[in-house]
Amino acid sequence: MGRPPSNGGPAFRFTQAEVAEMEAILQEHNNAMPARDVLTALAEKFSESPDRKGKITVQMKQVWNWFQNKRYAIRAKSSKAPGKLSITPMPRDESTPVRNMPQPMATPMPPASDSVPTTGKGAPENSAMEFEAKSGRDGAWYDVANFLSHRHLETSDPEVLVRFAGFGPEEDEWVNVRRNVRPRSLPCESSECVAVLPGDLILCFQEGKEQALYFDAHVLDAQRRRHDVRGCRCRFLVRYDHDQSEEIVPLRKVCRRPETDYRLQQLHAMNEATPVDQQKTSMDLTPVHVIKVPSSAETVPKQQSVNTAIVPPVPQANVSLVPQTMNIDPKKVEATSDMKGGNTIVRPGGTVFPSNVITSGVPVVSSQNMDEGK
DNA sequence: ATCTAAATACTCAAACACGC
DNA sequence: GCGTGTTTGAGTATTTAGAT
Repeated sequence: MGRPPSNGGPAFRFTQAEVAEMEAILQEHNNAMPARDVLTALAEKFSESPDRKGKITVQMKQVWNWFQNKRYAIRAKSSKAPGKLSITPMPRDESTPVRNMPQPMATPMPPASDSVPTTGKGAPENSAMEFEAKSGRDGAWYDVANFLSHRHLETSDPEVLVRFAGFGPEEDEWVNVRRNVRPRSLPCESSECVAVLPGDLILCFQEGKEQALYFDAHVLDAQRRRHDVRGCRCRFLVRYDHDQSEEIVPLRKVCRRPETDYRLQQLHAMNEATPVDQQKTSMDLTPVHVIKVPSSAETVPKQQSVNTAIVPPVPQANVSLVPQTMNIDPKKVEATSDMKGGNTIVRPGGTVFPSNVITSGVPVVSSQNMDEGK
């Protein structure tokens, strides 16, 4: 465990008792570095313990390293507390940089022009509409807690004064309604990875050196991987709109736009309508379940959003998902059987996946195309 | 030069999927 | 059930940059 010493010796690890003792000392010192003689004394004490005596000599440097790392870890953890420039502006839990789960919007929108978003059309029934707003300070998107006021500037679009969720009045901002307010993006659950397709606009959690925020990004590619008990492990190659940087991110960093809801609805409808057995066989014959649906209008320029083929939650290896412009021609759908493990299906566009791993709900095939550089 | 903070490098163990 | 390969998290070592 741990990086082995450069002299090739065995890996070193502090025992639980030693860790407990050092933690106590660290606490006594209020998270400050103990004096050198304290570290030396600890090292000597550990070296003299029955477990180590004659076998392993604990160096003062090792004790010092432990304190350094521990202090850093503690600070890093505490710095994740809410704060606009903190590492996780909208954490869902301690471990994942996921946005807040939907919560009913407490404050209704102010009465404003028709360009101001309002609850109603387009929103799923019995779910309160929520919004997110783009901060002018850092260009990142934040959940809107309240709309406090609104104003009309003759020279430009209407603006609203927003209170960002989790922040105080000092962070309130006037934002352009037309450009910088929109329905809230949705954190993706494991089974929803199938609704994230290349070309899509998403809200993506970007972790920088000093801050980690949600920015607009476009999906360049999707690598479908086997789901396990931890959930979706697919990877998405994205390009951030604000700095054009590219990154491979897991689903947990992705929030999809509500405009893609229809995909999930269609997939759910298909799953309900088709018995599992039939789904397996019919999916082998791809055309039965390949449907044409428009890609989200906001994500792809009009001329590109012709017909996006979306396949039900089907495993895909080496996924370059079907190009946005592809029209399905059943005649071009071929089947091959040269892949290890059974029959394979070639999707239009050359995507191949083995039929023996098809399940009814989740992608279950891993692929390599984006891991090669790892 | 030394100290410190922060980040990265590196390895191991556990958990898991898969094939046999 | 067993062996193997992969992935992930945890823990320690090392490096780098800035401050003093």
